[in-house]
Amino acid sequence: MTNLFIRKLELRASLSEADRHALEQATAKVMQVEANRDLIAQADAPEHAFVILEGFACRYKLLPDGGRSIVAYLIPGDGCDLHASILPRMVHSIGTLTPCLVARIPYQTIKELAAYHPNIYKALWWSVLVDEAILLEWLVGVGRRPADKQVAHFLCEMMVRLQAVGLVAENSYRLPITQSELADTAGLSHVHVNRVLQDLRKERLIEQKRRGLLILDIERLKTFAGFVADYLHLNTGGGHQGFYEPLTDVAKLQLKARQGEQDQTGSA
Amino acid sequence: MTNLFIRKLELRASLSEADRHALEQATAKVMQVEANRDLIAQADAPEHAFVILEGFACRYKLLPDGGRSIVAYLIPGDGCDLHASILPRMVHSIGTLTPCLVARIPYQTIKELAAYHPNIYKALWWSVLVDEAILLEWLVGVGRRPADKQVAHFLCEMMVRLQAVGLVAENSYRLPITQSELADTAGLSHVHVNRVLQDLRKERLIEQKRRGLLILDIERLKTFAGFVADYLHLNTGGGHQGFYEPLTDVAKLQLKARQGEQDQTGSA
DNA sequence: CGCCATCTTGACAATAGTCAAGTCGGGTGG
DNA sequence: CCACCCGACTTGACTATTGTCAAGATGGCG
Repeated sequence: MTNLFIRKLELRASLSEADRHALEQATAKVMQVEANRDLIAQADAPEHAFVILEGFACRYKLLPDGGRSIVAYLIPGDGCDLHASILPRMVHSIGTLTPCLVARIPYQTIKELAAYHPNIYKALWWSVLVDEAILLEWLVGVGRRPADKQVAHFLCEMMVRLQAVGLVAENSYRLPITQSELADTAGLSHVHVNRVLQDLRKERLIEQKRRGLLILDIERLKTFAGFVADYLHLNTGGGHQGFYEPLTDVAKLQLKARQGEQDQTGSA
Repeated sequence: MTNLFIRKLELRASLSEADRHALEQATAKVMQVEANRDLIAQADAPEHAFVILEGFACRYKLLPDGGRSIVAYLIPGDGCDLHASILPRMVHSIGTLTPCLVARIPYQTIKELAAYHPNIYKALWWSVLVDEAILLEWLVGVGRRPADKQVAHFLCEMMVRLQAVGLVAENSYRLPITQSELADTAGLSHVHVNRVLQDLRKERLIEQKRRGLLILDIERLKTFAGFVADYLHLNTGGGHQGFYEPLTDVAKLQLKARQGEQDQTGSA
């Protein structure tokens, strides 16, 4: 079974056998991390990129009042801040929510993957943009949606994302997070989250059993939340259509540029 | 006087004379756009990249209820979605808030700039990451900060950003947006924004006069808002320090990769 | 001079937060 | 094997912030 990181990238660009092999090599060095550990801490200069192979993690910011705000979820197959090394230090942290199996990848390897494998580079860019789109959707949601719809929207989003990596069966998925964590995500108090979840259960939209979540009526839940999956860019064909592929082009142009230099200097 | 796009990029990477020349060429084709016009509309397949040379624009999302949520401000010197072409369609719009002078750049040109000018590529990446950092900060703010601090925080952020491109004089800057737009930004009702601004004036933190904003006590305002400018990555040295420069490296590696291919095929 | 967008005000309602006191349930150690 | 413990969840009463509605003031611009 291929790992979920590769599976996820294949949704965004078609990968060759060589691409896949390179990715397998890059993610071969895995480590087990317990729950509630920081992979990268705020104000660090990041040293490694990480890919989550199993478990849930999140990007979060610590607040002046001691609380925390969760700004993104990392699910199996997600890389975290693969590109973070461009900025000198982190302004947020990455922490595990559950025990995780993660691959630690030196930035050097990321660079090499990007350089030798245009398809991988393209898939990574795609991921960055989708992450940003999710952020936008959250920003809109936190500001404008009432608490119940906001929570429902989040549940829909997680379902679609988990579905894309095969972690949803029969409208049901494990959501191994506490109500407090959900509160830190939605910008609500944990008390209010509790009440909202009760309402969703009463409406027979969801069912909960020990960290598992059962979606009883996904269509009704999506309607209720006003959820439209566009922004996740999952069903738009990924790398399998003929749309613009800037990174491949950039690679070609960079080659041409360097060749031009060489012609002038006449070296080898 | 160099244009502000170049000035802004120079904060992020040191540019050579050739880099600057290429950027000047790329942004030579300018157009005047009136206020409240879309540069790119939601659901479009983007066709051109834009750079704002004068005026204010924003990224916004239309809401199901007909309202809109402003998720980012574009100030002079900012590019908008220079990389948007990777995703097949926009999930948000770009619109002007004031009359703007914009440069329209074909994606092809962006690709060429990125390919032939590693420093420019690096600066563009830097911009993408800073934009994302701003988004994170907003997400936290909308969720957790009370309305008055949220508005104050926004005013601090705009001041620092405008300062970086020389548009702040004597703690004073023009903020040419309506209270309704500010409300769409902060996720508040326009009525409440009005009251919050009145409070800030009563506290003698700011003064307003026809679309101009005067910061009376920037230190007190920052303290009040809990504003810390880290996340804008403005004073961290930009391209003038010896930290990691992945894009330059990627260019080099890509060259090596292609040369390897050529060696094998033996083609000229 | 008058129009229209913008801003302002007041009264009231609704959403969500806070505080404080339980309950529940799984895991640990005796 | 059972009791206890602790984190997670639940509940109720009360408060605070913010939204909504509706009406009116202001002020630049034609």
